[in-house]
Amino acid sequence: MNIGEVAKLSMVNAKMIRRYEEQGIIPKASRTFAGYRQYSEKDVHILRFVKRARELGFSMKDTKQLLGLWKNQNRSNSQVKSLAQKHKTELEEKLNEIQAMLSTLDVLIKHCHGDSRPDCPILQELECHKGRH
Amino acid sequence: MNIGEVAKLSMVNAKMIRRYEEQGIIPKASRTFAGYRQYSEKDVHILRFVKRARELGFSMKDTKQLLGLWKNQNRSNSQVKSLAQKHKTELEEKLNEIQAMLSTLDVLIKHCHGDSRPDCPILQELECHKGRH
DNA sequence: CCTTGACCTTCCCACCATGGTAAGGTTTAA
DNA sequence: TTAAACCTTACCATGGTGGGAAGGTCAAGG
Repeated sequence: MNIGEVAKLSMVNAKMIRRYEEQGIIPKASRTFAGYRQYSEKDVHILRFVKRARELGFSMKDTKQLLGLWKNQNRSNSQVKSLAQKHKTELEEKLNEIQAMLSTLDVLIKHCHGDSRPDCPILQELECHKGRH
Repeated sequence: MNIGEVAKLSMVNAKMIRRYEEQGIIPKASRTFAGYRQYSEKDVHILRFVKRARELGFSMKDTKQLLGLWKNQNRSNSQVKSLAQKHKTELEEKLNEIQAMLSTLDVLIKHCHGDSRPDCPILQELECHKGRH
């Protein structure tokens, strides 16, 4: 199977497949005499795993680790769980940051009339010279 | 005022100040004979504006626009409002993505015993061969 | 006068993840 | 034989931030 077909089957862009290989996340593909990468069903399986992990927001590094645990039959699932929990914590932090931004933005947008007047509460807040920050 | 002092006063890293200048977000600072950038109180004010906008998650590009509207006395505040609303929408999309990831992660983590057994629901989900995805 | 340390300058490289494009080789089908 | 659809590597871009090297400048103190 060429890279284009495995890309279709796994829904992972060919460019990303090459990059995953480059970064050691997936094993190096064997090559034809002409240099074309060759793949099997197993690789489709691996790439789908990668894709799913990435969709859940795991970093490349974490995904690499998860793959390692996946193929390691001697793993303990506590390792997987702690990786997932660490990631969850990071996501929650991001979530909080965004929520904080949104709540401020909400207030500002509500206070702004949005007409042609030049006085704008949003800019006044950003100006921030009343010691709010 | 040198860049170090304006950095302290505005809480914006000197490195970022140079970058903002490079990208045309803030005006080019005048220089001493030796080439040192010179700043005034006004620049501190501008940089605080930038900092606040960045803290609210506005991109460099948006921040540049906001600065333009800020110093333009002929602005209509509807322009500011629509910029803020566009940003709010983007933040909400990010928020939804993260929430979706978190809810899936939550389920997976709860189902995983986290002991030394090798069978792990998290990996099974990532493996994703049951046609869930 | 000279050194030392704290500043400043530019330049390049790193991260993370992805996408584009250019220049070239290969395979397949018409 | 040629055209298209594929493949290869290599470089550049994004967005935002940080590190560090190599070098110039300035003030204080011996």
